[in-house]
Amino acid sequence: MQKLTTQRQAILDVINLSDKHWDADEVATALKERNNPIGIATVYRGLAALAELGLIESIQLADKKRYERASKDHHDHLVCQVCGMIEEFCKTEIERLQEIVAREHGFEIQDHQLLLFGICKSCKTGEK
Amino acid sequence: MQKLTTQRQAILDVINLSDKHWDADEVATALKERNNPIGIATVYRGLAALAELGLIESIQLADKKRYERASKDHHDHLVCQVCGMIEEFCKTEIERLQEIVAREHGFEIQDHQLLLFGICKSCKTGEK
DNA sequence: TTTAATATTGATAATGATTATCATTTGCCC
DNA sequence: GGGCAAATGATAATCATTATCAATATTAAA
Ligand SMILES: [Mn+2]
Ligand SMILES: [Mn+2]
Ligand SMILES: [Zn+2]
Ligand SMILES: [Zn+2]
Repeated sequence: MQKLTTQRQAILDVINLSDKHWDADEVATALKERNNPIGIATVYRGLAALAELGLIESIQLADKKRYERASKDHHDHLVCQVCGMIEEFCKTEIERLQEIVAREHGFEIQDHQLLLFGICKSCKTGEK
Repeated sequence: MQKLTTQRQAILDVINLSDKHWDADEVATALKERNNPIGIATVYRGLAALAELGLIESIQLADKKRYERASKDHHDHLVCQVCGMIEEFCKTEIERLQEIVAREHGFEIQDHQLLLFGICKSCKTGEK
């Protein structure tokens, strides 16, 4: 159903080369800098297709969607309200409790997103 | 700093009269039906002001922000991908674990949001 | 009270991320 | 080597939200 075209492969390569959480525009810019410009609409569609294929992961922030490598263990995110930094954490026990909640409600979980908003360590201490 | 004007009081009244999770447009429509139309920009500003004052709560969904009464215990949400229904749940243990995660990262939590996406009970069973 | 500073309102324009359109191109099956 | 379905890319459209700004309302001084 979803094909891994040349453009989509290029998008995937960009995302795989770092641990960043990319938005569509950042991906398009990175592609341009690699002398492989891809239309912004194609970037949006490519990101959606790659996520669909499970080759990348996405998180939905208030303003925009961000994508990251799928080759990491499942994790959730800490978002610094000061500098925008996105940190990651794993808490298996939380995941387990989510399943229990779902069972209690007769709800079938397909996906979830836990965001912790606040102030990161470096913004709280000496700054920078 | 934020004042509870007549308009904001009217917005608050609308939200307080049900357990719904309201978006700005729904609030504006409800106000119109109550023969108390309020400019949409004022509704947006009023909702932000009321949330700032802690008189209502908000959740950020992918497409839009929704507001609800603050006179409920803290809870998180189950969102049905089929019918859009939003259910609520409380899991103190999850909240506790979030604090532990934050401590481990030297992160100061100001807010958080946990969304479980999937299929609700009624959509899974008999439907309707 | 009058006056002045300040905040709010509401109509409307602007913003910004994302999606829709549509003509063109590409990749495949026969 | 043509036919088809999917993908591309330029661009227009969408839609929630914010910005603008003139008109009001509120409050604090004088
Ligand atoms: Mn991540
Ligand atoms: Mn709720
Ligand atoms: Zn920070
Ligand atoms: Zn449902």
